[in-house]
Amino acid sequence: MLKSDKYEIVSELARRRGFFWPSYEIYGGASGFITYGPLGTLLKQKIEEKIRNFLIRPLNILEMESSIITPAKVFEASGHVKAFREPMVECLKCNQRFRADHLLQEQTGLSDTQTEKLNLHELGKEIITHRIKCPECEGKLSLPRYFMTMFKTTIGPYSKEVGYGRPEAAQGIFVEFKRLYETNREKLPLGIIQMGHALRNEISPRQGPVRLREFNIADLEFFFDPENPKCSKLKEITNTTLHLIPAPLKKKEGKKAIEVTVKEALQKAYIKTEWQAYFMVLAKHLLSELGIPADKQRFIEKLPWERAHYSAQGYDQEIYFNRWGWTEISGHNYRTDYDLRQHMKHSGVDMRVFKKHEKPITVRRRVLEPVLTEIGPVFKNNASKVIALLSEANAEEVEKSLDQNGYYIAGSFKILPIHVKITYKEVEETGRRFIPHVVEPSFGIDRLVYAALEFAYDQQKDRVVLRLPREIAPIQVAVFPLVSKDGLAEKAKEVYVMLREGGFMAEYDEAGSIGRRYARADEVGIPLCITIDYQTLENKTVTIRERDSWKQTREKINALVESLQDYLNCKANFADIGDAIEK
RNA sequence: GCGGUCGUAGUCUAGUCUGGUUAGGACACUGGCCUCCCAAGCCAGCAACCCGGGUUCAAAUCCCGGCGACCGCACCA
Repeated sequence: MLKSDKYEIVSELARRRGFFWPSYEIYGGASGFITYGPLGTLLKQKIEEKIRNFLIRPLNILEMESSIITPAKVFEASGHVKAFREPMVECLKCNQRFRADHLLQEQTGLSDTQTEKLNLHELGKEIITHRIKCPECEGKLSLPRYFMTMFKTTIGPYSKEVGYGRPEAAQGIFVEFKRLYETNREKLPLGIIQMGHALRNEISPRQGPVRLREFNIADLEFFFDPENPKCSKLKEITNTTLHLIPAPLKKKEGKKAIEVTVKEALQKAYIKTEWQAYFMVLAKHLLSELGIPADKQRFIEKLPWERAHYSAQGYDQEIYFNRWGWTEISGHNYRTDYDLRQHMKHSGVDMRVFKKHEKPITVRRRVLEPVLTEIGPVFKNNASKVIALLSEANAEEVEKSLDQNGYYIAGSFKILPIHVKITYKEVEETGRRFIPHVVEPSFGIDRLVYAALEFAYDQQKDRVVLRLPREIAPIQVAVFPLVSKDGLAEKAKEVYVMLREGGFMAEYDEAGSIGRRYARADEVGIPLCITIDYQTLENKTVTIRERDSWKQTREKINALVESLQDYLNCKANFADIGDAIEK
């Protein structure tokens, strides 16, 4: 019991009592995968339910599920195929590995954007011509090769079609955006959430449930009109405070979070969009509900070069873990219209939404008309893609390019002057078309599960009490006969069956002394224990014992279901149910 | 991937250096006895040398490889 490390203690408890453990142990284990046991599965479900209550209900957000295996095209479009790989070189002398592009930048002064353009072959050439050496031992370097952090597979037997395991659930939402938008009867703002597994082939997954190769993610994509970015719920949260470390502060030594109201954070542009601020507040509340105190939470802004390729502004929500210090638990990114625009470009499907003006307005403007009789024969199968691209193109830009270059590039297609007609037109505009912008809160569910356990872990007089908030406790109530004779066990089983049928996750235990059974129940965080004693046989009452206070109260059996419901849903305190027993 | 440390029941551990009885103990768990409210007691039981190869008459012990854990490097979009 003198272990210093909370992670070890909590993992040991998790393994012993069936919350989670490393997978495939009988075959020696496989790093980066965990198995949820019965209690862990329940806890995870309860946490997912909390996410639903907190994020979905207030805004009528829709939930969906898409597949994990995804055709390569999707991640080529989204930019992941390029961004999820790193060119690595290895020192042939000391075997250390480095990012090839970083070394090149450091030793030649080339810029980020310059090295980004280079492919593997070109990187290798540059390394040779600039005589790049190992920064540690000055040894010779190997040729660069890519380390791909997406799982790659083929789809179908004998097939050459490449698929990837999704590294985030978000793309499933973007890809299906049109249908989802129609399902929601074409209303904005629109929030879609997806919870499920995602895969990342981490180089060295450690830290148990905090860093996995297959993990559970909750991605919420919230689509809104960039010309109307007002958050309708802002009033409710404007005075809520957040612990923030905005980018400028982050660079300073001894960075420390500032506590600011949402109002101030928006005024000072620490947070760029109102909706993002709103979701950050929800995320803070969600974590508090899981038992994580406010002073162990903070939001830290990502510096431009730390951000994901799709992100215009990003905050990580972090939790202070006993072992690892500040650790990311959720990411809040302003993805702008990046993803929908990419999918529009690559698929040729128009991802724009149409919004009516209050009154139609008449404008005289340059109009571009694709000449279908010319485009059809030339582009054949791609014709509809070309037309979609042209309909989104700016007429003035196209005209300028045709004048200057004699052609215009739409996506990957070369448009010649005969393909389009550009005229002035009086157009009556009944509305406008635009690509919605997106803010995304994204939670690591496994980390939430672990965090709930770590913060619930407590010791009381040499024994473990898991102080899980009652709403997420996997087992809600335990039923014990005080002793297992004189008919008490039979009566206790009756009460147990009644509670299970009444919808509670209940457990029955008659093994060992009553104190031992209380201790066992405390260890897995059961909030209430019901004990059937001799008085029960006389007047049909039982004792209820509260995990956190060890106080007891007496309640009638026929009032039990209602009292327990009230307590477990936080509608009543322990003092409000039954008749307190004085000691 | 690299380097370092390590791997004995569910958990903690003795044994490993110096190869040699049936791998010992504690806690937990299961069954029984007992038990009128916080891990009491008694009896019985279940249960382990990470995997593979080598050396040897003999390997938990020595050697090699693999897997896993932890720490450091790198990585974490």
